[in-house]
Amino acid sequence: MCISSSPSRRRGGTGGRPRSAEADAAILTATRAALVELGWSKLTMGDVAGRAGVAKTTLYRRWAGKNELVVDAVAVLFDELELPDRGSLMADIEGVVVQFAALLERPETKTALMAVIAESTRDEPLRERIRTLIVERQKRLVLAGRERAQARGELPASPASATGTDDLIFDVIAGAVVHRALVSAEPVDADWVQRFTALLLGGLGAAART
Amino acid sequence: MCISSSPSRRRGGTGGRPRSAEADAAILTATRAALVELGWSKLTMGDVAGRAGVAKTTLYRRWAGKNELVVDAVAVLFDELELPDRGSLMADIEGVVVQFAALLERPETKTALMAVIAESTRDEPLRERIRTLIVERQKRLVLAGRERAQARGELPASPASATGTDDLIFDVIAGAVVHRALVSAEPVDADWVQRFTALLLGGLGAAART
Amino acid sequence: MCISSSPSRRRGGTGGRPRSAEADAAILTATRAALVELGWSKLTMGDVAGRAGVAKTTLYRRWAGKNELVVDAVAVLFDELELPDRGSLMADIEGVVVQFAALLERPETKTALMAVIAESTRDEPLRERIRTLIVERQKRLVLAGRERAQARGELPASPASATGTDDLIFDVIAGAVVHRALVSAEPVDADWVQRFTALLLGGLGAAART
Amino acid sequence: MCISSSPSRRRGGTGGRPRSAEADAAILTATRAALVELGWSKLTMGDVAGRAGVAKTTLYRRWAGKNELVVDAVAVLFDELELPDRGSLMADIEGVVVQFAALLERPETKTALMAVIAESTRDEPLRERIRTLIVERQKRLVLAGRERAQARGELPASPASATGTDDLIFDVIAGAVVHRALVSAEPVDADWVQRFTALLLGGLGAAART
DNA sequence: CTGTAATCGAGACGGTACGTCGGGTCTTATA
DNA sequence: TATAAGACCCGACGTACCGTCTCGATTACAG
Repeated sequence: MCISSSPSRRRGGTGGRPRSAEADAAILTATRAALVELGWSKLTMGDVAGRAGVAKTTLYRRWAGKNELVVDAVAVLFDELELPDRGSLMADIEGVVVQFAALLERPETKTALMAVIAESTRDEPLRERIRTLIVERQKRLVLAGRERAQARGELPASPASATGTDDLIFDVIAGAVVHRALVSAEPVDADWVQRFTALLLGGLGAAART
Repeated sequence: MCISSSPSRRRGGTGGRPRSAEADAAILTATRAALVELGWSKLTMGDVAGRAGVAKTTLYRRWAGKNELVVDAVAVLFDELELPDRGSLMADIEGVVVQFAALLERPETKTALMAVIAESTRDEPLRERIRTLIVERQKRLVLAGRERAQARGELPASPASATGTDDLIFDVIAGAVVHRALVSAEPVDADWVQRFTALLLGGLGAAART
Repeated sequence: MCISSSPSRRRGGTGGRPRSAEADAAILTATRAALVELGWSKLTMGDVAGRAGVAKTTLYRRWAGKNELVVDAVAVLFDELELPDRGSLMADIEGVVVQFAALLERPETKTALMAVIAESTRDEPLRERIRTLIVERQKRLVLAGRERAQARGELPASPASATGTDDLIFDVIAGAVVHRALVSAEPVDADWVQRFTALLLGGLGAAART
Repeated sequence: MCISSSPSRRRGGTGGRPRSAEADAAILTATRAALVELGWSKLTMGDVAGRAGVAKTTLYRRWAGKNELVVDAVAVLFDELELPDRGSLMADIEGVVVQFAALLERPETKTALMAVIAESTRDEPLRERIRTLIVERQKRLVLAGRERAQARGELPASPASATGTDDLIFDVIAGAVVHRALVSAEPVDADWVQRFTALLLGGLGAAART
């Protein structure tokens, strides 16, 4: 999470004042607030420090820069996504798509996600951080959805190269929703969700029959 | 393209030195070169002016800022996408997906596209500019593909709400490819393209049967 | 005075906005005001810029740093020293010593002079600047005093190595007054001035008799 | 010397770990070394602490700040000045002037002395510290010189207001040498010393005849 | 021996200033 | 009027020191 992963116990040394754990929370909260008010490009490290009641140096001691800080601040929001059992694969997918769309509508997410991805195209460690903290963690939703559907008999059990298919489905779902919400900038409403889910399920069904 | 759409002859005035048409091209070329070398976040107006052999004033007289300039510089690259007739809907889709992925691999596109989209979440005019110059223009590819497939009899003729479906397909294709290439950061290789196209076509076929 | 000596016409170029001449004056005045209020060590470039109604970059475009700026700001004060004809060498010396002591009592001078001299011990260009702008310029006072005394017949005409003697006398007068005022930190009152002048004149007279 | 004069036994308390006496010496030595390498303005408390193998806290527990620390570190060097009996007043003066000039040539003295004096113009306790530890202590040299000259019969016995004259002579000698060495930045060589001493003795002789 | 109390090193902390950089505006002379 | 040049104001950057603080770990002397 920080430059050195755990707030306490870094570098093996014993002495020294330990890092404030409260500061971490205050900083991340302040970062999200600043994203909401100012957006990515007008967010400044100094402003975040001020909001968090913390010195600028404290920020830089823990995060290498704005990119890393924002990734950490936003990542936790993605962990709130859930996949409640709604009885059918279609309902499960619709549920998670709606949740995901709602998350992308939140101003802090909307302004930050594309920005850090843009930065990550020229910053390999940042890309890795995004993958670890955001992308890979959410694949659990696809995994859970597939396993539940298999348990229900909606999908055949463990097809070959399930991982590859999971990844494909993840890219399709996440990509389509992000593109609809942020690029096309049109609402992810019930109608769209239904049509998208139908398209996806149709594709999955066709694949199962092959 | 510029603040006042046509490079020369704006504001109806008669006298005065006309704007250099060469400068426009030089600036956009310089912008793309700077994107390649520096990426979005390190590209500066001063640097672009220097590369183009132009004063900073000249840039600001024609573009409102970095965002608008980069959108214009990158938009033209998307117009190079084509949909050659490869004999079947599947081959057509695979062809355009491969082209699109190749475009997203180019460093100037990769770094700029996500960045301007991120900016556009807080800048309505910029969003409109992106839609007009980039997004909407490429929907022609979906339209052409659908019409060609209908002509071939691969798809039923003009289903209800064809526009909505076109938009959905556009979001799915563009979104999935972008997500695969930039977010998941994994290669859009022949295998992935084939699996993705199969999924999409399966969905379209299932929809057609309904 | 500035990084490039004359405000206009630097680097041979013709184009570009010329440097503001008013800014120079405002900055030097602001520097003196800041010295009075804050003293040398608490004077900051940002504060001076603020007082002068000027951007920090404008300061740095013209002066390399605090040292150079303060030397320039203070140098002009030393040029106010005069040597009015008071009728005798003794009276002339007493007059200039009193003036010099008064100058050293001014808060801007007091706090700045020793500081820049201290810095100059590790900064050859700065030392040269101090010599050129402050030290050497004031030797005119010694020169004028000697010539006037010679005209009066108080001193023998053009003794050998007059320059060396002038320098010695300059070091003795300036050094003694500075030491009394700033190091011993005791008042340069009429009594002290009289005793010091008597000592100096005695020495000069003894030398003349040799 | 320290905040509480003696390294050990402060505040009357009985218990507790006593302060390390070695640390004091190490810190002052480190301070002088840092002055030599870095000069006054680039010397930092952290750096001194590092050189001395001591925590920054330890420095601040003993000295109020950089100024006080440097005064203490440098003061001891001035105590090395001596006035060996060289047989005549002129030789005695020349001897002490040469010694003093040599001291001012040492890099730690050169950079520190003017700096702390500059600071002292805005810091009364610091000025007092300098007077006590450096200035007043060296007046012993003038006193000794005068008494020895009187014993030799070179000067009349105890003239009225001897103290005032001692102070005057101290300011003249110290001031002239400092000015020559640090402001004029020219060498205090044998020739200059001889001419300066002659001037001073001439003045003293003239005063004696009055 | 065992507290008690002040020391020690380490290093994080809230601040302030640094000197630089980029944004976007302006003021020149020239074309 | 547009242009190249470049000075201008502004605000953010990331760093360096400041002087304070909070740790766990030593010392010493007092009981």
